Amino acid sequence: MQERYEPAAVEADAQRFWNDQRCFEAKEDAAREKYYCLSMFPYPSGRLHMGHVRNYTIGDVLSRFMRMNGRNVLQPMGWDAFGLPAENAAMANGVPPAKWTFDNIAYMKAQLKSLGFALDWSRELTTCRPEYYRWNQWLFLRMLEKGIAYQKTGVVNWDPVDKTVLANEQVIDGRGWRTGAPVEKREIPMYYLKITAYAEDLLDALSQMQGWPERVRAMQANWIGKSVGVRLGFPYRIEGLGEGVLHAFTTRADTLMGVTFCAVAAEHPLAAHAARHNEKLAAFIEECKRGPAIESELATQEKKGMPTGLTVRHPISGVALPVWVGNYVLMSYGDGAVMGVPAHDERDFEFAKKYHLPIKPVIDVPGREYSLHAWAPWYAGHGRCINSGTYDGLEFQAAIEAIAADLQRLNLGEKQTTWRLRDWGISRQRYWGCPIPVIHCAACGTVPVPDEQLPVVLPVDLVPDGSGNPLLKDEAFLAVSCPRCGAKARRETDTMDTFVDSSWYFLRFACPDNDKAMLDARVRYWAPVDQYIGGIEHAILHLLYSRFWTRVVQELGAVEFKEPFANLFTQGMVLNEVFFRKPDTGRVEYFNPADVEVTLDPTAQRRIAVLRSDGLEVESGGVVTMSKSKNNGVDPQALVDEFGADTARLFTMFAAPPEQTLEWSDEGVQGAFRFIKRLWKAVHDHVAPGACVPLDKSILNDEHRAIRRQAHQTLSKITDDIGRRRTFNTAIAAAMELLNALAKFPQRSPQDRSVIQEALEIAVLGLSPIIPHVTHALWRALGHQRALIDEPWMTVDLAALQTSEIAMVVQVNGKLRAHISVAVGADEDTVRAAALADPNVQKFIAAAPVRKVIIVPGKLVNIVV
RNA sequence: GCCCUCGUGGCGGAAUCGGUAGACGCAACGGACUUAAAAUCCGUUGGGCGAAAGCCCAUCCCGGUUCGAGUCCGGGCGAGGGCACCA
Repeated sequence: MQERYEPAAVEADAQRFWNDQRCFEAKEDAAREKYYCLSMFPYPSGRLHMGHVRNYTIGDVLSRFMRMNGRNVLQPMGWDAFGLPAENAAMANGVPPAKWTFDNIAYMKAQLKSLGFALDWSRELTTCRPEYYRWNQWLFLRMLEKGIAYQKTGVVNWDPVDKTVLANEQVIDGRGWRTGAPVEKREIPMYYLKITAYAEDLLDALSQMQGWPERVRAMQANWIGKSVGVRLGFPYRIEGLGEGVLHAFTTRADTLMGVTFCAVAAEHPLAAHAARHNEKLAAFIEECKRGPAIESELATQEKKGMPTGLTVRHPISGVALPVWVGNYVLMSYGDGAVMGVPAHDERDFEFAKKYHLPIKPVIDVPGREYSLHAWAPWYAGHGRCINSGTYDGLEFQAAIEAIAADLQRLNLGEKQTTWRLRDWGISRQRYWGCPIPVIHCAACGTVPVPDEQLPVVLPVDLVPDGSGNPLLKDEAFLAVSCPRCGAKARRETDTMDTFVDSSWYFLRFACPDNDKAMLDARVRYWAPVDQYIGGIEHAILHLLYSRFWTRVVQELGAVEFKEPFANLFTQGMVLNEVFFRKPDTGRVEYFNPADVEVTLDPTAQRRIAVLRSDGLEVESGGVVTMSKSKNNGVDPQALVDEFGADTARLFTMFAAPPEQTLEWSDEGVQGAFRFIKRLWKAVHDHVAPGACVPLDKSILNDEHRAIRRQAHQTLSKITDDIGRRRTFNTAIAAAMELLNALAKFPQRSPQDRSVIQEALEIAVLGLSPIIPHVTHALWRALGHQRALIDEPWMTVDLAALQTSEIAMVVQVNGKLRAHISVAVGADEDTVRAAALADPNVQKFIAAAPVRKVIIVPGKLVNIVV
């Protein structure tokens, strides 16, 4: 074994071994318990970032640990390869998105390999390849058949100069990001998936999902947003419309008798009707539709409204109620109309005050007095009905039941559940995505592409130029004959939202080579995913869509479960300090921390940050999430090149628990590297004199027993920390402690060396899921023929943990006063006597009689005086 | 505004079920080796008092429960995140 630790050689050697042995190619084996460990697949943006390294290292540690613990592990990898950045890059460089994407994949795949992840590359999948996305199309057609997919008009952001649709993030302050032109709202036909039909099930199942973080479940529940209430009907007779009913949803039907007006959204049909001969109203409606671009402004903007001049009748009392247009009413929620109860709804109160509408209190809370002058939070609380005719005296739930029953009889209302969740619009007017498999025929209308014509292949040589979807100009793609009548027809050019691609890739990893079916029997062996790992930023959309998609697949009979991810782990973000200069003129300039030298001023105790290139000071903006915009990212490649993959892995696992944020630290990386070098040297120094004799447990002295005890305690802790607690940082700390103890232990006798051998084996094997390359080499150096990756996880020698004496602490009134050592299994009287006999304890109990002695066996004695 | 999470040394963090607060690492300081530097190794390091033994204070603040609270409960302050006119 060579004395010097050289990561490049060690890592190349280990990776070659794993590759040659095909260690990580997973095979179905009904006799073995499987473990499907999946990290969220990356978008091939160009290079890996530290977030990827962290994510994939967590998955790799678990995969390797489970493998050594006898599980049949599948850890696959793929590419979420459709998406907007490829089109942007194409426009910037004049290269087709496909080429840019595949080049990036090649580079990032090499990076992933250099990090030594135990991935089954034989199952690699890429969502922009027809072999994959044809099954998007196939399942979409099944959804069409079942009515889960349907068409309706949707609103998009339209750039009138580029004549193209913009994604929300491409709209900056209401203007197109490239042209600066004011963005228009356009209504176009789009495909939607009926995720709302699954809302109840998606919500209910959350409470059973013990393997998911509470936080994520709460976020999903919040997003689904269930509201139980009553859908009311306000009948009307309006000139030009005739008789009709204005529908509005409420969760507070108990306040129905307090309604003094109705308000509708600007997009509501009644508003449009009233505006036909009312220019001021028409102008107001236009103003509302444009609205502020930013959601937070939308929520805080002043409440504005305008009367329509129309009236509707109260469903119970028959009183005429004015209909207003209100800028705070959302067309997309409920029926786009609300009943105005100013007395008990803060928004309605503000609105009524502004426009001098009547306020009629109908809820009484004992001990409270209603004042029409100012809003008070209790107005919105539950209470007893007053001023409500026959409902007077009823409590919240009873009032709702009574009112709902009466409305039902009048055919003017029913109990209803409303959801915040909307159906999922999947149409994108984009080139670089999965084509939606439909054909437009002048005679037959919209015709689904027949299954045997799948896949609808996306041409890969087009270059978008900013002037809309290039598919619109590609005759070879567009021209098609109608599958129904054979006439000339036109292919749909919209593509699918990329969230479709990622909604089922985890199932396809079980059978990526099947060209006859989307899924096959192998899915039943591997799925569901046992452990899914990814960023918290996907807590809602990706994870919710995947749950929805899995339910659809289940209904088709391809899988037997509804929940795709049994356990979810959300890793924390990677942070770094941000450095900048703010010139008097112009915008803030950010400098990468790699180009900044931070020193400690010895006198002032102040940190000074200086840009290396010009030697002048830069300001620090604190520690924030690594991002391109703040230029505070660290290139993992530079780290791997300088210190090796093991150091990169060790640092990211050691600096913080995996669920928390991770602060980047150059010194911390040095520390991780230093530890690996120490481990290397410890093994080197140990094996240098040659092989050692087998351990004879019958002739151990006290020092031997102490080392063995610590070694096996360490093994026990690492096993628990990785396997159960998922606190890899404390597992590493325990291994470090063991190595520190070994450094102090002299190697003289053959028996000394045998004890050290065992402890080093525990350290090396225990750390192998985290730093697999160096431990692969060290395991060989320790004399093993079998590769470490094929070794079973070691078992704790319970006998080694046993001691004859045990240390206990003695407290007096809860304050630590002494340490004592007692025989294991000593009875309480003996322990009490030993505690009371301690001279320091004596000092503190002399003044008063002992009232009580609490003994926690094996831990402590507390003497109360 | 509502919901969630979190506040521990100079810093990242540990303390797993209410039982020794500060493991491990970083930084800093002292020392060894070296012509020197780097690397490496040894030691010290929450604050105060003390020669030492040891004592007092200390986990954002105030209060409570308990023999015992970083951990549980109530109230406040601060930070981060999610939702945000959802009727």
